[in-house]
Amino acid sequence: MFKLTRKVEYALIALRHMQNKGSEVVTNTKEIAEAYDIPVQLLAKTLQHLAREGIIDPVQGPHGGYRLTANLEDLNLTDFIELLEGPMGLMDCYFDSNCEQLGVCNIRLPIVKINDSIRNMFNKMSLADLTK
Amino acid sequence: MFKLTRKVEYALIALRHMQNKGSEVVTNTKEIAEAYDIPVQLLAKTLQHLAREGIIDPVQGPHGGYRLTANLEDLNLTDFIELLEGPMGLMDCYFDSNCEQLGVCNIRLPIVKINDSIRNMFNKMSLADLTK
DNA sequence: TTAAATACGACTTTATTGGTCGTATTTAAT
DNA sequence: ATTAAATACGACCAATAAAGTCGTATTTAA
Repeated sequence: MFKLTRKVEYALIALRHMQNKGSEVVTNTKEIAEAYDIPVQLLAKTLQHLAREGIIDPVQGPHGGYRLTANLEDLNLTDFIELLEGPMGLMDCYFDSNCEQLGVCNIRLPIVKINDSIRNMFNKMSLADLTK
Repeated sequence: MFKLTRKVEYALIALRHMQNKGSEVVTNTKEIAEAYDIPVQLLAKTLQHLAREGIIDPVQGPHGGYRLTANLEDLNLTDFIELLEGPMGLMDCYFDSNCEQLGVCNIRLPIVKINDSIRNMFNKMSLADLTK
């Protein structure tokens, strides 16, 4: 319970790897997959996702790969997770108010508060903090 | 992502319900299930679990049910979740050091820190806070 | 004796996550 | 031009976890 998904995990590993190599260097998927023993195809999809979101920049063709473009200081953990995995909340009703039980639910408010605290905490963490 | 399980959700709802009625009163499963539209059998198992853990006290036979016994001030959210769902951690390596990648993993430390922060935050929340 | 309740393991179903496959596209090097 | 090394990406499959159901036993007040 309460685990990060592999997608998030792999994305963080990759970003840190790229960060360490410097932001002009082009790194390809295979290199990272082998270094950390991650399934190539899955990492590939993850990196493609990061590229679509503008966090890394794809370089196609031979000797291609990805180059770190985003300023990781400016990207917080809440946004990062949500951009990879969608809405992050302890209960669905945090985002989606279709819950039939909304009227009778007796724990909604406290849960919303905890949720806000977690988000707030994640908001304060930049990816740069995590990858350096 | 990052959702509480139904089990935890239902347990909290039930505890709050019982708390509201006062701690001497006996409340049965069916009453709670109907009030919040929760599958009876599932709630039953959850309450049995809480009973095994000594948080509520079973009263068998007709007019039976459960009575709140634990002092909810003394039970924090980390312990509560773990007692219902087992170890709570962002990555398995927080508890289990069998991960093959431990040696090469480049994000373990930052993740462990975040994990500690969450646990720390949950440690400071008593169930009483959540159910009153 | 009956009926209303808990106790609980086994099972099934559903949802989510994790991973694979096939195929197309881009492009540097030859 | 051709080749080969890379990204791009949708469709599919597998594994795991979560959610829910079923059957049967036990307890006990009326």
